[in-house]
Amino acid sequence: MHQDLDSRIQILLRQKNWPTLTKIQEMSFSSISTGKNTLIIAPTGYGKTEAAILPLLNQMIKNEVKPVAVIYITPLKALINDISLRIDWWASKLGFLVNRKHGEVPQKEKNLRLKHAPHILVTTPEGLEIDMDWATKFRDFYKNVKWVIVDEVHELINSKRGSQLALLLERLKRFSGYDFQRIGLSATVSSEKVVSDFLFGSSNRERAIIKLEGKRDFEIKIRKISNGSWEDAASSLVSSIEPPSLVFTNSRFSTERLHEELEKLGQKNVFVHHSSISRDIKDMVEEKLRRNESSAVICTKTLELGIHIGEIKKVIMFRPPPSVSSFLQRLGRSGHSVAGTPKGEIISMLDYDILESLALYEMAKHGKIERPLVDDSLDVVARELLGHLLQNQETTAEEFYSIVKGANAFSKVRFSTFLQMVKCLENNGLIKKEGEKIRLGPNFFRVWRFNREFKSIWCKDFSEFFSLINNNDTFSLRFEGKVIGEIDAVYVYKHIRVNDIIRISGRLWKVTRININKMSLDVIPENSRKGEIPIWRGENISKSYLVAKGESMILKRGEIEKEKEILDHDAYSTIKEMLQFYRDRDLPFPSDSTVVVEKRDDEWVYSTIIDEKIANTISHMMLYLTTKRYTLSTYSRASIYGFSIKGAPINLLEELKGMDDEKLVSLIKKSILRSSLFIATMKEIQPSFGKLGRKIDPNNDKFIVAEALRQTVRKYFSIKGTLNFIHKIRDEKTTIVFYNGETPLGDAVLSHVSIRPWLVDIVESIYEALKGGAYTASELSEVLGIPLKSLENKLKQLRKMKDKYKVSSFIDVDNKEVRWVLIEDFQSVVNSDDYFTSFTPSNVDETFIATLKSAERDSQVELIFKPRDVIENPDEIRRRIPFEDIGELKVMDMNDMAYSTPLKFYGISRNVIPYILLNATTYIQSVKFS
DNA sequence: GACCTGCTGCGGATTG
Repeated sequence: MHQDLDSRIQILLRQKNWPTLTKIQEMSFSSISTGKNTLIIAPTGYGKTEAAILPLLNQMIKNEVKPVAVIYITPLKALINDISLRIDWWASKLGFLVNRKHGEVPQKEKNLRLKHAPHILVTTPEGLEIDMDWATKFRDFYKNVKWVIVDEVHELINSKRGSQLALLLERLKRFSGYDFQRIGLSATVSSEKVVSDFLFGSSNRERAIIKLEGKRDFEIKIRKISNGSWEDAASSLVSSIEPPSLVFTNSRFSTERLHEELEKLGQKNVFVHHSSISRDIKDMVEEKLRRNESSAVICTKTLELGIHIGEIKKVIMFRPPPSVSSFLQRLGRSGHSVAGTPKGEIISMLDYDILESLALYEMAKHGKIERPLVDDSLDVVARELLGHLLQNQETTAEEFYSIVKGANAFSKVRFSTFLQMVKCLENNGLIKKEGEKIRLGPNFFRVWRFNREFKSIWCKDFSEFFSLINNNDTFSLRFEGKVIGEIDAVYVYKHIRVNDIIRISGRLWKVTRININKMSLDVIPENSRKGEIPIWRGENISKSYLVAKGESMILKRGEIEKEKEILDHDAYSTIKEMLQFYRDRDLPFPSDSTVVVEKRDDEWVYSTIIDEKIANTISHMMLYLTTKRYTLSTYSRASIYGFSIKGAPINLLEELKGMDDEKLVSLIKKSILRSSLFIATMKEIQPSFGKLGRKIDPNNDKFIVAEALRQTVRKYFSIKGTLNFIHKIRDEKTTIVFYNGETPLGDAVLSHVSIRPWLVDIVESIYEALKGGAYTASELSEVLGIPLKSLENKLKQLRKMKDKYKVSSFIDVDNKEVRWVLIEDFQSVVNSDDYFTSFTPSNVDETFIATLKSAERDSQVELIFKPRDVIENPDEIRRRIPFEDIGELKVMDMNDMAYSTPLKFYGISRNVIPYILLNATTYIQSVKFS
């Protein structure tokens, strides 16, 4: 028993039947009691909450405190409920009030806190945001804050939620005028310094890191399902389960699918837990676990962290988790008591699952874990500036910048960059400047609206202002106006194009139109399966660089004898055979310094073991080059097993090898700007800068584009890594081997989903292809590799454009074909040797009648003219048309009106009307005389 | 059908 503990707490410890404090509680006591900022690192279930709260209660007894003395931040609502009860057990007996705040706390309970302000408030980062920005009354209690505890720091540090919280703490410090003590609770992390810098920010207090030493041991077994079917997977699970077990999968779908098969096998007391399951049922399942009434729960990441779920006997991972930290977190859900050894099993479905499992094992055994990547997104800064203005009505750039710099996450943001951001917010009306003062602008409440019913792309619900979690946008699929399903927006951007056939709600559908602004896909029923594209098939959650590193190590070593004991017979022999495949053919094993190249039909496959971000970068570069030069009907792939490109006639890796760095970097940037990942990031950050629903103007919105590019690169690409990879090839430190056949790791590359060129490419490519000439749709279709029908549709759309992409068609009289031309090139085509005969009527004195309809208004005009009039005075013809854009033009022969059908043209600008009239008359006469 | 997380305060009127 700690001698510094107040006697009343000692009594409570006895009541709780705790003979001693746990080791971690003992270790952190003095550091916290002496006012140091303290980071406590220990796995879940070691009493970290009490380690932080007991010394604080002890202080609170000794020194008088006013509410709110302690803010306890934790990322999950379920944890808030759990923790506030746990804290209340102690606090209520010592005369302190505890209150919780999150979106689902009943209004009644929330209202209490104004009358009886709590000494300890438990909430989420968003809850703190709301109070700081919007709780005009309650906020005053925050002036008394002495301590802030941040739970599950490891969960927050990599995300926008984390940097949001870091800024909030700096704002709180400024508001309260007191350097409150910060206490962080975290699971094992790779860099304690990064985590503590992140959390402690501008605080001047001494700092301490309290870590439970000694790596926890674990037991792991890697198994392989014999034939890879779901039935097989389920029966394999049956033999693995030791009640109660947790079965982690990587998708909700797998969770349900396994459950279904287990039920068929007559398994009782098996439950499912994932984000699409209602809170009530999830509560019930968790309760069953605690009461030891379930034999197994099949779950996704939802049960990776969170409330206490009782003693788990064994953790089974159905297919390997994507990272070492996730692996350890899942494993740590078993053997919870301090003495217990976590016991786990990974079930492999595909051959490379075994390799991944081995890599996770190796990395974890060596104490390796992913390094945190602290978020520094400027949309977070923008959001906090707006929150700060809600709170204070006004600020200055200098004042808020000094708050931003206090947060370690943003310590590298330059003042000039910050000012650009301020300018951007001002341009979009979210803020306005009056001299040096910054205030909220006229658009703020237009963007964030109070009316819940009023939904549109032009505004967001006010409640969303407080959260930086990106809602997963979805596209709705519509058939005859009715919604028949939903698809994740990112998936649409990345993989779905017009004319694709997809399967949803048990039927096949063909996509006829993609409407980006309305976020909808028009579809029609389809019977043929030809070209069906998979939706979410294949595991594409991005894999950690440590998995690649581990695999590379294993493959370089080329043997797995040391790991034999953790592999079951099938898993062991599968890897043995895989290695033997390469040996038999005198091929090196793919690794971080070996690339095996093979050609599968017209797809180049490069297998190597590589950081996924590098693979993604190269794959996007190849996609860019291929669409630019060869064909739009192409795709690429990227994974830790390498990359591939379809439809390139030459080996593009050779070409990349020959480029200098400057050219490479510029190519990388262009490729990323064209990627769907960039589009998705733009969509995510636009609201924070007040740019909703409006078209992005690359000149005016430079700041947003640059920021989106920066964030996209950080998250999905690697410029430095890619340059290194290419240098190593150039310097022959990486071996490249060609193989005429199919390799196992080539198969691994091909089993990952394809990345397709983004839509904007089509418009750009048509422009590039048309430039300076006139072509028929089928010629263009062949050159661009776009199906004729979709190309024609696209050309018809382009007729209506107003910018440089506007096209027009005319009749090639000699060949009786329709040719397409850019409006900007029209005149030069008319005057060219190739086509002037199409604009030269044989009889210039014949009379014609033209009917023109406006493209915009309900207005039309008739012209009676002779070709001679047009040739001699084209401006007079133009003058007689009272509108700029002509939607439809009909031309008829005055002498032959009863018999001929009018010749029609669409989407023409007034400027080129004289040429079209000449073309029409030339054609009519040529038909008449032939 | 790739994963997870969160989301208006205050006060006044009305009702039992």
